[in-house]
Amino acid sequence: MARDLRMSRMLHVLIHMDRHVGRATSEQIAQMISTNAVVVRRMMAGLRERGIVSSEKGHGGGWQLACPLAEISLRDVYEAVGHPPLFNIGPQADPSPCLVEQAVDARLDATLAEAEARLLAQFAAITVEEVAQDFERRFEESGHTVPFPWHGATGE
Amino acid sequence: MARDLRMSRMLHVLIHMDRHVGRATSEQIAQMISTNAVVVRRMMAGLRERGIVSSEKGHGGGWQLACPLAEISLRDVYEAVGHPPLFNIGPQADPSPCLVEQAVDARLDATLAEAEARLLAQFAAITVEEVAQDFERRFEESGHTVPFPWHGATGE
DNA sequence: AGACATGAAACTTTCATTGTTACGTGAGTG
DNA sequence: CACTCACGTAACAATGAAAGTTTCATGTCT
Repeated sequence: MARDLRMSRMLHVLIHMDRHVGRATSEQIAQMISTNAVVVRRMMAGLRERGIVSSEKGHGGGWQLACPLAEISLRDVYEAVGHPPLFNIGPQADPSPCLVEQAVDARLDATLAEAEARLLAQFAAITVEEVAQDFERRFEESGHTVPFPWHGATGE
Repeated sequence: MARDLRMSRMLHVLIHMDRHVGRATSEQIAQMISTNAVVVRRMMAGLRERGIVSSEKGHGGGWQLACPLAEISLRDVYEAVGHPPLFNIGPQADPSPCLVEQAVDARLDATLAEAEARLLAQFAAITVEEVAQDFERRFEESGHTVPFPWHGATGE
């Protein structure tokens, strides 16, 4: 697998839950994003800890949104999935005794840290509700083709 | 391996070549950055294509800087090592038929593309010479401890 | 009691980078 | 000319992180 997909997948799920399915089991969510129920639980656990969703066991249980999409930022979701490393490039983690390498690493780290701060600020400024509205715009413009083509969808 | 180290390692090498060793073989460079000569050739090949270094075969051959550090930007080095993906997060590569996922992916891609453009502009604004001067500052401040502690260094 | 659904641990699979081995080619030396 | 040095390149192995999978425990509703 190339990139960390958790943030993207969780955004996808949150919007479906708000707009289409309401409560959903891990199994149903797994079908939405073409994966396994255990993978879904792993990712959703982080969202639950942050109060974004809640879960209930047993018959009729499953996952449910715990707050409006307008109150969830992309940054919240990023943090909730475990704030994975943003960058694929950079110096090695452990410090070197070589002063040249120290200078290179410090410059690179500083530049990446600045870029990371700006990107996280961008994420903080975008709510999941905005992205949901992006979807609705696309839905209108597409002439109302079926917008969520997974099998056995509750909402269609 | 976690992150792509090529850019960091090549910067390290370029500064050593300019300040300390002049010409160096792949084997010597490999010792500087604690790796294998073949790995060095793989990375240096990209720099040679961009005119940053030149190589010569045979007896007395090796690698040599082909232009002053002041004329090489961090972006040049980034491109030279094959412009690896900058980010570790993001949507999956192949497009989805789901309009929700399309909206999420588009937002994420746009945000990341903007961050990428800014970061590359930052890289373009920093020359390797500047980083070399960072090193020299560290060298002065450290009271002239040995700055490049690899074994069998030509310059020490 | 039985079915359903989350919680969590352990293991496997997959993919990209890095590391390694092996062989070919060109350049200088004796 | 034979030899050594050093790059050029292909092929393969090792490594590490995310994702996928299996399995069992716990809780809840009928």
